[in-house]
Amino acid sequence: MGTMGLPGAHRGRPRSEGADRAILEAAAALLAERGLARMSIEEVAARAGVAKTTVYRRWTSKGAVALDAFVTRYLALQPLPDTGNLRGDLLKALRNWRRAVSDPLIARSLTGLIAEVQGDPVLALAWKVRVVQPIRDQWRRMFERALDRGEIDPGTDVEVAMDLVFGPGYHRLVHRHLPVTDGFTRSVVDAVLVGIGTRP
Amino acid sequence: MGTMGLPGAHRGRPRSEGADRAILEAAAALLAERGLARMSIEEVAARAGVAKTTVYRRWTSKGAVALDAFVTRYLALQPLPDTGNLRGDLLKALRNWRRAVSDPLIARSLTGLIAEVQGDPVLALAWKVRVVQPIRDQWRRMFERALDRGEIDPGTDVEVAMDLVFGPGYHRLVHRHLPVTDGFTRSVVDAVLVGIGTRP
DNA sequence: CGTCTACGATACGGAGCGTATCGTAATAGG
DNA sequence: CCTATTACGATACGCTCCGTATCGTAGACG
Repeated sequence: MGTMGLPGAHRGRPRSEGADRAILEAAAALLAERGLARMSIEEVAARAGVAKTTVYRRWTSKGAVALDAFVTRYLALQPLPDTGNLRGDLLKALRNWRRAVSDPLIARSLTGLIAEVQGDPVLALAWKVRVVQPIRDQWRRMFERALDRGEIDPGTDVEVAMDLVFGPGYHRLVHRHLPVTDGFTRSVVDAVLVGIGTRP
Repeated sequence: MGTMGLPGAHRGRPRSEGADRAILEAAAALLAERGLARMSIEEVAARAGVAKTTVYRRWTSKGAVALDAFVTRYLALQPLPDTGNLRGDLLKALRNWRRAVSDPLIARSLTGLIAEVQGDPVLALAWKVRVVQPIRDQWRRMFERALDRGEIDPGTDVEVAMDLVFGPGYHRLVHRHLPVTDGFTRSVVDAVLVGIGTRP
């Protein structure tokens, strides 16, 4: 993970960057196809055209590979919107997310990782740092801009507001009782904006 | 599960009801201690003082045993409130839930099962029927009573309202970014009631 | 006492994890 | 060119755990 950057620092055979990419691509594909629970490192290695030992030289566990394979793509699908007002930002952010998880491949990857995190404290920390915090930092920025504009009350609990906006979607994703549609995301945003007392 | 009820219908040695209880108790304990991912059927059998085959005679998978061991206790912790108004009902329901999942044993059991459901379609169906639907039926009843009382607009999308009230809590439980407190549940209820346009 | 079914004990095949070993390939420095 | 160093592929290994099969025994009924 991570190039060491300093050239000339190696003394032996250098690590194959092609192997890194091949492993991450294979992991991403298998994660999307079967979900993390049904994906094995041995499969990942085979599809990447690499020995299993080569995978374990770079990552410590199945979940770690899957996380690395997933994070970049997932975050790239959710850029920070800047529409000039809170409602526009939230709608855009939530619709980007809705579009992403409407792809069954992405949804399987995401729910599979969320599942693995529940029983693996080490992976849970990585998940928090690499996924939850970056995404919540973005969400928070949308609300902070709204505070600067005077759209919402300075006393608003932004963390609660974030959970109100994005919690229901994740809840539907994980419990699968109802689909996540644009109508749903719009209803959520409208209700929350009224609920926290937005003044446009 | 389930006694067949009809006496005299058996011709051989009857099933040990004590074994059923012992297995479910052992499963519940191990599920709470380690979480489903780190619990094994062999451990359950050993702690129940029963052969592994006896477990598989009654349940089809690890998740099925855990679900049975968990469902009754979990639902018993969440009776349907009836305070006479929507706000009181929602606060009571959400606080009962908060109290339940504040017990790390219950939280581990719950998140472990939610995790397992993500990768097991058979268990997912059982989870839906035995947990999600019963709980959502109760939540729905609270809103339907509110509709009868004229507290909320007849055009309200009750399914969305339910996800608005209970989604944020489950989201915090699964992603663990912030704790679920009574202050949190109260903020959520207040915001949602305003958001969906309640008239008390 | 014979029949029937559940039980405990045990063995088994298989998947998959993560580690260890070892000979070979690729690079840097002398 | 030669050697030290590191990564690689192939392979084997020990381990845990799953879910199934086998078999002799225990407990119920007629």
